[in-house]
Amino acid sequence: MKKEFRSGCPISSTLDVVGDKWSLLIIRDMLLKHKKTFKEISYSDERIAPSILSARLKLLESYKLIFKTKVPDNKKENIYLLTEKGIRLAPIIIEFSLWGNSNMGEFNEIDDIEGLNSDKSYIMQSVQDNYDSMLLDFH
Amino acid sequence: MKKEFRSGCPISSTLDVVGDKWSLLIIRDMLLKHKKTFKEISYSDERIAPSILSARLKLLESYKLIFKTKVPDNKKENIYLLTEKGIRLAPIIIEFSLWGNSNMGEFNEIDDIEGLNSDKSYIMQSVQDNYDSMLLDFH
DNA sequence: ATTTTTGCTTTCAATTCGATAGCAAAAGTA
DNA sequence: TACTTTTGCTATCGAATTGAAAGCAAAAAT
Repeated sequence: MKKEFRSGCPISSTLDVVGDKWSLLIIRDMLLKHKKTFKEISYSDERIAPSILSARLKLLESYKLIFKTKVPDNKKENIYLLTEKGIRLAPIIIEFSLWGNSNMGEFNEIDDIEGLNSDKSYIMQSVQDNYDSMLLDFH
Repeated sequence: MKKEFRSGCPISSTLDVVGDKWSLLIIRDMLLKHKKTFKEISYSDERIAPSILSARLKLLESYKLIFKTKVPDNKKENIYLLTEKGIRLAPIIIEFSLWGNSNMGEFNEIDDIEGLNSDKSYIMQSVQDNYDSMLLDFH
């Protein structure tokens, strides 16, 4: 399951964990859209295949960026939630969004994500705070 | 050469361009270590294969994150330099570094990158300014 | 004139990706 | 209770990508 790290560089090590085409999109949906189930995460604009989603969730769980739980009245459905480590990816996600907005317009028509283009540090904090308060519903 | 974008999401679009295991490491070396030639970039801790480096440089050039030039006294050696678009990836690189430092210690021994863990906005600015002033040597 | 360096390209086996289908257990419905 | 549907996956398998190694032509160095 786990791969070797290519070096001790923190940038390289972060890439070894979330440096693929899907992991940060899964975390985007969890963090910004508060998606919590396999099904919710499946239905994104980019349409991740279930086999890939399954593999990524396992990987993210093994690195403790997310954890799995259930709600009492539903024995089937898994609830995936971000850990503190995962929530702290907010600045990376937001910088990706800002950079994409400013620099990709030439190559692709870029959607506007509401409220993600104002004061950077304020946004980073409030995204994390929002997720934290949502987490309280699950103790 | 160029792929389709999976959606109009700026996060997804940025991932479509630099969301692989190597591109951001190449940009790290150019931006932080001021590497400029194929050979210099080849000799990183992570040892990128020449076929991959060649392909990535072409891709990054096609998206105008880097450009290729030469110095007058050397007809062989290509000089790769970051464009403004490329330099503006500094915040992403730095957030990757900060996150890796804080969150990957449990799984990998993480090197200290000198001076990259102080005031965030100061660092982001000075990394870009440093690169800009180096660029002046090439007009 | 010869050797070395540089910036690649080619090859090819191995790995990963990803669309589709399948499936068991739980939940919902009649 | 029987049935249908939903959910959260796993299995399959061809296609695409990766990456180690070797090769190579042009330029530079000796």
